Amino acid sequence: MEPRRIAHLDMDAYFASVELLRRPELKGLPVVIGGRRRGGAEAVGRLGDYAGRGVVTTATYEARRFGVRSGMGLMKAAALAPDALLLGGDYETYSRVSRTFKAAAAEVAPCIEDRGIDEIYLDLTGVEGGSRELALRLKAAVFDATGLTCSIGVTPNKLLSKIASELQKPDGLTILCLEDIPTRIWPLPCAVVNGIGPKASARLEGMGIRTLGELARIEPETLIAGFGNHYGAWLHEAAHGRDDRPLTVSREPKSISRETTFERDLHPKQDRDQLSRILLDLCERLAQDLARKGVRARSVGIKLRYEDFTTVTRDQSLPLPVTDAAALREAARASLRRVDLGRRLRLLGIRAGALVKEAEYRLQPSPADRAAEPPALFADLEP
DNA sequence: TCTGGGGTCCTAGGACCC
DNA sequence: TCTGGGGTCCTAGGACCC
Repeated sequence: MEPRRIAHLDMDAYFASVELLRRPELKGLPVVIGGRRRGGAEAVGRLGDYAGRGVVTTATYEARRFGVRSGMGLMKAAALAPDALLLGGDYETYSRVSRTFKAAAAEVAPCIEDRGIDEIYLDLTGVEGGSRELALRLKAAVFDATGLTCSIGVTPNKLLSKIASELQKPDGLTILCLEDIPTRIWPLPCAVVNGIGPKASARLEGMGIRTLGELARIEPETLIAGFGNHYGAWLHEAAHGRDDRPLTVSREPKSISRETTFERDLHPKQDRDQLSRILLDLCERLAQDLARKGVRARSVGIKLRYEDFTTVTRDQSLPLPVTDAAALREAARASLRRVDLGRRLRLLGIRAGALVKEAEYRLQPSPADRAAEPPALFADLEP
């Protein structure tokens, strides 16, 4: 059987690159996207003048030279690169451009898995043309449609392609086959694998395992003993570059949520009114999201983050699926009675889960929903 | 100088049922 | 007087990803 040909396409410094498209005069300068949008999309500030909460969403390669990274707190980034330019994000534009580049890529290879706003996998297996030729066509199609560059990896599976697309950023192209694993993959740190995060790589380092080559030499039994059946066995497969997951070309959302971090920490008692307004606002936005997606929620959850960054969640299943803001708030209130409200909060969130399609719910509760309702106690005793 | 917002999947314990 | 085993649903937390 012929090996698969899977491409991973990753846009270069995506949000920052979109901004440079409409502000070409900023090209070549250190630019950081992040924080709250202040004064509209046109607002450009000096990173060193920023005060407040927030993280770096994207940094241009010029800003990365100062050590600025995605996910880094803005205050820390400001200390590293005070003269970098700071822009608030314009997510509507990023979404629109995202749809444009995905449509352009689909013209070259139609089987696509969406991996968020700036990444896709493509299955090139049945597509006419060599891997390099197809990858170059993808890059040209994306550039013609958007003016943006991307980096592509082509290998026999998703796991390797994801790693490969990172190897020559920006504007990169890397094609690997299974024979390349010892020379190209094994020297890399374990954390390049999608699924090996900070915790797992720290534990691996504690075992003296830093590279994928070192991981590949460990007996699977050892990894299973240390990391559990599922994850341990997977670590072994990943280190050997084995991955037979198909592309997921469409999926239904499992949950929808809204959350917000406050400018300053708020106390549930002293700042009760402000928190109530914030909760109501989150519920209204979540209700709009549910309506837009045409779904109802059979479970509603809240999320609280305290000033010390500890996070708690409380979930509640509902007898009947809900959509409106009032019902969401009612469910949220019930859950709030089950958490500690004696400490300051930095974040409040609300989540809709166990989603039911509006069309399938119709006007009547389904038999399953009726069965879920508790039986009326003593109903038989009524006269 | 503390750490956004939107998701997915996994684990583990308890309730409940057969 | 002490009690099996399996399945499913619910809940909370945590790791991870973009």
